[in-house]
Amino acid sequence: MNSSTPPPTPADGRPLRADARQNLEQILQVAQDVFADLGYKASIAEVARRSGLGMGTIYRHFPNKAVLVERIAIHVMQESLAQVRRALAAEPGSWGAFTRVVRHMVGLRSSQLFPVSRGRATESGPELVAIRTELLDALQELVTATQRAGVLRDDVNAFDIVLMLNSIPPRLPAEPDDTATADLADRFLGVLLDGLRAPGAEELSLPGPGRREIDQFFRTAHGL
Amino acid sequence: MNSSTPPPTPADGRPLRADARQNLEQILQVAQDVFADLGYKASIAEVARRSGLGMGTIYRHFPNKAVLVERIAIHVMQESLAQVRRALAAEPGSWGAFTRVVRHMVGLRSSQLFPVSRGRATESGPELVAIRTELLDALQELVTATQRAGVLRDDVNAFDIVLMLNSIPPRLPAEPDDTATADLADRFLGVLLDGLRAPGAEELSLPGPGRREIDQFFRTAHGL
Amino acid sequence: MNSSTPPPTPADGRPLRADARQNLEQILQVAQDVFADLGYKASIAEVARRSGLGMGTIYRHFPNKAVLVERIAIHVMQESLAQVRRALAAEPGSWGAFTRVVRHMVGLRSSQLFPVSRGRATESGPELVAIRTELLDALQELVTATQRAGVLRDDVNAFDIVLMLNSIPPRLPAEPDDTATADLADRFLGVLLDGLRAPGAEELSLPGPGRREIDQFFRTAHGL
Amino acid sequence: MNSSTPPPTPADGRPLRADARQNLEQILQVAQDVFADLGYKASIAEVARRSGLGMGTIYRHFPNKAVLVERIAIHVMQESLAQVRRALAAEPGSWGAFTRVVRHMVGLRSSQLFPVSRGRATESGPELVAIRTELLDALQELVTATQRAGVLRDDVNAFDIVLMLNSIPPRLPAEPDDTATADLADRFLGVLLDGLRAPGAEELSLPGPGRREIDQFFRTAHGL
DNA sequence: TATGAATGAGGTTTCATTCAT
DNA sequence: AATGAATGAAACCTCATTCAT
Repeated sequence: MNSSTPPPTPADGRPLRADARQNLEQILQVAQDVFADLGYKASIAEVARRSGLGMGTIYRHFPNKAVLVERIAIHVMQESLAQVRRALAAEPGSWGAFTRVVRHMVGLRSSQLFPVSRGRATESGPELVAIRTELLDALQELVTATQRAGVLRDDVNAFDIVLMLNSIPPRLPAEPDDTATADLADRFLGVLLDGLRAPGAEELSLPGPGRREIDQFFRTAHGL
Repeated sequence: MNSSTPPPTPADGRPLRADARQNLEQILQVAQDVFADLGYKASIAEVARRSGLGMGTIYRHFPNKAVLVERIAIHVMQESLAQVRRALAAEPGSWGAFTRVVRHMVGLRSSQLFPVSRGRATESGPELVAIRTELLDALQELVTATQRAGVLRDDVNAFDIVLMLNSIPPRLPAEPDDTATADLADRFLGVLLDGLRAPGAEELSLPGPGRREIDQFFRTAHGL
Repeated sequence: MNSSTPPPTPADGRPLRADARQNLEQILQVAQDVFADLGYKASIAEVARRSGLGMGTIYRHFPNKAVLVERIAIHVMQESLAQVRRALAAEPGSWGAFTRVVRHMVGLRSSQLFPVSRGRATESGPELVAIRTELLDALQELVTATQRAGVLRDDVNAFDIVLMLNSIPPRLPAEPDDTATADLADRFLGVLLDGLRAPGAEELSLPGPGRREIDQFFRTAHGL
Repeated sequence: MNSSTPPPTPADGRPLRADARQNLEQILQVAQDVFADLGYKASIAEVARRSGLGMGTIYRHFPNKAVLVERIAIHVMQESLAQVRRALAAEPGSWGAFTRVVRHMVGLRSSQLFPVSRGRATESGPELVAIRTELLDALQELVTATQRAGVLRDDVNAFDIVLMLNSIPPRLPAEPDDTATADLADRFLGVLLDGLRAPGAEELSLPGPGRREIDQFFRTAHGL
């Protein structure tokens, strides 16, 4: 599915050298982990250290930290979008398809990354805005289909879902091999999914956020 | 209602001067707001500014930022504990009592504050450990009572609840007076509560965290 | 004459503490020297070192390096303006008054500081723009008066003068106590002054820069 | 016209390959422009970009930035020297010959480049020292001849001239096609030349720098 | 030989904390 | 006891220089 994603290239359009390409991909991978572990405040130096590269190399690929974070966000959303599309194509409306998508998105677990710079307005680049819109639209399609099938409660929308998923802490264990607490997030998700089944018992206070609220939300950068 | 809470005192046990006492309470209040608004990265200078005090005054009361955060946590937990105790005394087992407690805890909304220094081990002071234990114990009592009454799903425990509540983002609107997105958190909570009703449909993967996991979790300071 | 200059104060208008006030003045003084010696590229750390202060102290008084440079420029221009006004009041038109002003301005010798960030547009703050305009106007008055008296060549204007003075290197000796080369700048100035006497022999190519050219010049920050 | 200049060769004396030779010349040309435009702080990457070469190629020809700058200085001085020699051969002593030389040197306008690393001692290579001496000697010859002819003031010497010419800002316009301010430098030069005519009116303070002062000046690298 | 990717020291800036007033 | 000025470590980012391709 990634074959359609063009490889990252420098501004002038020429393809990167093989090793540089590899480095870029490693940086993205490592940075995603680092930010998921330490939060956005993690230093670039830490990313450099974990990837065995110099800081300068990171800055060669990304003009600044914000852009790096944005690239990760875009990357994650692309993967999520692909997943949603697959679900829509395969079995739209089924509870199984819905939960698979949701679990996948949680699994990407860079979610926690996205309370990026709370309180400070961050300009989102056009590419991020675009993929975000696409993802929300596709997800809303899935939500609607699942609601029509009568298995998802009617009073939530795609944005509610995104908000909830983003709130699930990515990874709990203190020590990497601690399996006991590793899947607390999974328990959380289970409860949440039950709460999402139709029909809901609790009455949700508001009619649900519309596009305007969503845009406003993203504009002031709690995340995504 | 706080008559049971002992007045804050300096280390050597003498009671504070009246104005100092007032300052301390104001700092706690303001800092709670500031951290909820700006996140833990908010500067002490900002707390000083908003409280109209000098930074020195803050440091007179709290040896460092971490301690200040801890005091807030303790303060929040004390209030939560009081609420839980009240619920236990009044009508243990009722769904209404349970939801009231839960809504109150979310309302304190300094929750988000507590992924304090993710990844870095933070020593919790004995007072925090004590109140945390007390709160978890009382909450577990409430959970058990509510489960016995058959209205709360059986496969969750107090720690699951705390984890979930802590994950709900405190306040969403971009602009202070924006009511449209203000209560997304409330929608989130509604869904969550529905998911917590008995009986759950989703099977939760693990037996639920025990005291050992809980301690381990807190020791590495994702929060609280 | 400086009694009219208000003391630098923090944003909220309260006067600075005595020691802070002293520090601020010392920073301005030292920074002026440092930039004159090393150019604009001199590091803030160097300014801190020479003034025996921490870097943070500098940043407490000036939000960033550009602002510090601008403050110095303003300061220098204020002093120059005072000098020009004095000359205008005392004996407008006399060659002696004119040269005194010129020598004074060269003596301030932060001139060299002002090819600040060549090629990069730097926004000048309103205060700088204001004093710059005032200075140029007053200087033009002096130029005109001196020209009317028939001792200054007719085909130059205030901006020409400023440009020339700014070009004189501030201080030549390598070693502080080297008096031999110390006053090469003075020789330069002497030649320049002779070139400025009426009537000029060389025909100057252009009609002389107007306000439009001047503004354009400053906008693209060769200096001042 | 450069037939007297030996072709640049690598350290071991072999002649360069044709393309390498071309590259070297292009680098010198481009670098001279770049430094004149952006100042010494211009990055090597910028030189590489403008010349369409890789940074590595530049470093193949010049071990470091300082050497590149030095080569430019040498190059400029060679051209100036040729000009001076021509003037001496054709019509020594005439004001026209003198001004032609002066205008030519200003026209090379890499002058501004040469306050290279102010305050920092820069070792000048032997080749630079040699050409500098040659140039100063030839220029002094011209100065003396012109003074003997009675048209150049007696109290200046070649070094004064160099210092003055080096101080004229190379190019003023903000935008490349702005002709209005383009020739302010020319006005400056006109005034300067008038100041240099015999006899001077202003008395120049010092006897004029001797060889010792000159060497000292250059040793501490204000320039050239 | 030419390229441009990688490096890392050094500069600017922020902020928790200390301490003179 | 309160204040806020000073400190300096640590973050971000740039760029001269090296080196694998």
